[in-house]
Amino acid sequence: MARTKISDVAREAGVSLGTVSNAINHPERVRPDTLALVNEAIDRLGYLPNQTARLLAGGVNAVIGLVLPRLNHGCSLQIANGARNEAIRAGYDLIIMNTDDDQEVERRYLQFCVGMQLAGVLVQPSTYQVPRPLRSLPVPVVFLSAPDVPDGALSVSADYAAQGRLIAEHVLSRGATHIAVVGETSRPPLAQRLEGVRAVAAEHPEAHFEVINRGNRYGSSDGARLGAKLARRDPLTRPDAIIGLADAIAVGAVAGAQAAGCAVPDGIMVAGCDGNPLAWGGSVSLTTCSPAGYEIGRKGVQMLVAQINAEREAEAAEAAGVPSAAAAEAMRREWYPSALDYPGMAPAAQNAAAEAEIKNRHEFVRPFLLERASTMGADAAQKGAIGSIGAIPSIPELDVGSYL
Amino acid sequence: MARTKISDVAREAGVSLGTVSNAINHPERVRPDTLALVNEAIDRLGYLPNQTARLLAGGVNAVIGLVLPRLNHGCSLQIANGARNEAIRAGYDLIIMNTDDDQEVERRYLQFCVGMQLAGVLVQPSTYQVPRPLRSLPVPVVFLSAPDVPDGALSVSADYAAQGRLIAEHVLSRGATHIAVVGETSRPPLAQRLEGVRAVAAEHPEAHFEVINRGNRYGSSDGARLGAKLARRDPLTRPDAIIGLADAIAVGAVAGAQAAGCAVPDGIMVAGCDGNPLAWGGSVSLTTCSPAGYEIGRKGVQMLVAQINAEREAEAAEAAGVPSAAAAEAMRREWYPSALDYPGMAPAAQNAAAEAEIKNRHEFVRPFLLERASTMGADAAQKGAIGSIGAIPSIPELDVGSYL
DNA sequence: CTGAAAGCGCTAACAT
DNA sequence: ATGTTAGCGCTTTCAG
Repeated sequence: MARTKISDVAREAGVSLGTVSNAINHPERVRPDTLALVNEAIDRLGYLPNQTARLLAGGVNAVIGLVLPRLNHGCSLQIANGARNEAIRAGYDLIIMNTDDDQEVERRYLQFCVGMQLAGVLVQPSTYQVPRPLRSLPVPVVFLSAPDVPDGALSVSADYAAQGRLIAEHVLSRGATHIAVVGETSRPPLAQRLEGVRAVAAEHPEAHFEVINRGNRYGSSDGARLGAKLARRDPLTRPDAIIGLADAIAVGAVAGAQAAGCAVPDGIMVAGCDGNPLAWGGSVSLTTCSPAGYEIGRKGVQMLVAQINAEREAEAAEAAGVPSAAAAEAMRREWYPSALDYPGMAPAAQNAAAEAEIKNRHEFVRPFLLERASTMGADAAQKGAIGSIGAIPSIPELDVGSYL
Repeated sequence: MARTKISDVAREAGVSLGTVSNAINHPERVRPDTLALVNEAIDRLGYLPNQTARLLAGGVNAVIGLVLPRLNHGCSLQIANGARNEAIRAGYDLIIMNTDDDQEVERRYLQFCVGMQLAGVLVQPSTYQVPRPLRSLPVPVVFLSAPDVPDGALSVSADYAAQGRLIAEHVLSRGATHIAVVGETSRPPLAQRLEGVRAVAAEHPEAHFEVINRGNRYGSSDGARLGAKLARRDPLTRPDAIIGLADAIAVGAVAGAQAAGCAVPDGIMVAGCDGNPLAWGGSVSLTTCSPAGYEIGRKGVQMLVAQINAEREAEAAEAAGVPSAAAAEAMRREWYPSALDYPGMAPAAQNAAAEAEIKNRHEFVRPFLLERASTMGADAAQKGAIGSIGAIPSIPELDVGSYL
């Protein structure tokens, strides 16, 4: 399996080595008939350029690396898809690496990215703290969903507190007066959602908020248990709304409440918080926030590309003898929030999502509301139901392709 | 951002360039104190070797590429996870590429893999036919879920027909006599599942099989429509079991039947066929096949690694002047089906899954049954229900982490 | 055990 | 427009 190289092509085409290189990289510099000759030889020999050699000789690798701690969370998939689409749009390819929460593997992957001279890297650190060696990599980096980020680094995460606020305000607007907030808050995202809910609670002393700090992050059975328990209370102490600090918990709560003989949303409203499509399969479609992952991936790539360009500019400037003070400025100029193309979302919602808050160099993806049957009145629910079969309750469409 | 190179380390450590290289690649060839000196310098300078240069100089890239047409199908995720775990186990890293069904992007990714001198590539072609240029790549390749594979190429796919057989036999064993098979069979996997069902039908003339060739592959609403329609038939013509040729269809059918006032499984049994965890969120947990993806990824990597080793051996032999006829044999010897470590599966089931059929060089992943509430009698269903809350119907546990 | 030197395949100056 | 040549950073002989 001795691979054919550029000199083979040159010989086959009867031209020199440099001409072949030009034909590949600068076709305009070569006469059309020579070009045809070369391309023919390339096809005939099935020549594929050795990327490592090109890179070593000074090429740039138009590839972005995405290092994720896991693949099997709804959010990871969204991030990967958002990043991929934006990367392709910007002329880059994206390669995805799954560390499976293994720090050693993470280290290897990052070394691979740097070693392969990738154009840039998006990293979602496996722990909630960015490990030391990751803090200065000789390659543009953007951190995703990492609350603790090195000084001056770029990052983009979901605005968890805003999710909590959004959902709390929504159930209040739907008439809730006694709201049970369910979820175990040892993990920052849930804790921040709870903070958002609490902020709303502080603004609404007339409503009663009850926090039940329990329920596994990824399981729905705790939610079911708690939902049933809450639904079985006597009417005086029973909440009229449940907020699950994660959608999986909320879905469980729906099932639990129903099993306890309490209709959703008529007997009790239920809402999630994190827009996790993997948890949307319940018998009543769930009101929740927009999934943040797609936007995180999309924005991450935008920031990364901006950084890559800025760096290129800075280097070019430096080469031209210009002081590199302007370099930082170039980056700031480069970065602009462009129009969204979130699939299947209303334009208004898109704009809402696009209004990103910029603090230092950390972007936050703002949520918008996905109002569905679990908090809708009977009238509104009608619209959410599947059309022609009257008797069927709203069944969430499992078109996995477009949701994730 | 001029990266530190090996000569910098050499200067810093006060040794020669070659010694640093040895310290990195053959630590045993260098005196311990010199080694320490070098490592210190490496740390101090934050040196990261340039992978492209190493590769160009003859190194091998212990990285396997996985090229997938999409990320957001349950199966893709399983493949990615199975492949990753097996790859890490075998000492390789895995990078994942999502072509999103774009042939041009697929071409670029494959060129990237070859150009980067990856150790091998797993490809799930985006169409059901392997494109021409893919048919001979100068790198070990294993095709995944590709019915049409070039001569002599390695491949691994799910045994779709066996899935159909398995489910058909199961519902028969549960007492079904009139079975409706629902699903649109223009795509090979569904068509082959149907064939499996038909094979069983042929062996059981006493049972009535009715094929309804409709229902979108990834949507559940068609399933719901059809499920309701079937459930509303009068008792004489109403089927007592529905087989969805995809789980999404089956989940829809469950909801549709229930909405039409027909209990599942007491009024009508329902089963899926493809073990798609993304469709497991319905109100009754679904009987279906084991998800094939994890095993496909796992076996794919095993075959790939075997091929890589065989090739290495063959090259070594060739270098030693031995005729390369033995090379093919080496490969055959290398490849052995090892013990499974499918997470959360019973040992017996593991063995069943491990019994892979080997035809030429195509492996098929055999399914095993996941019997759940949608086909269980009242007695059996009890066991499947969530323990402590008696009244709650069996709610599928949304522990996404372990299913996908 | 160490150091010097020859490429790996390619790109980008340069020379023609 | 085409051919020639000097590296890119590293590994690996091969002498010391």
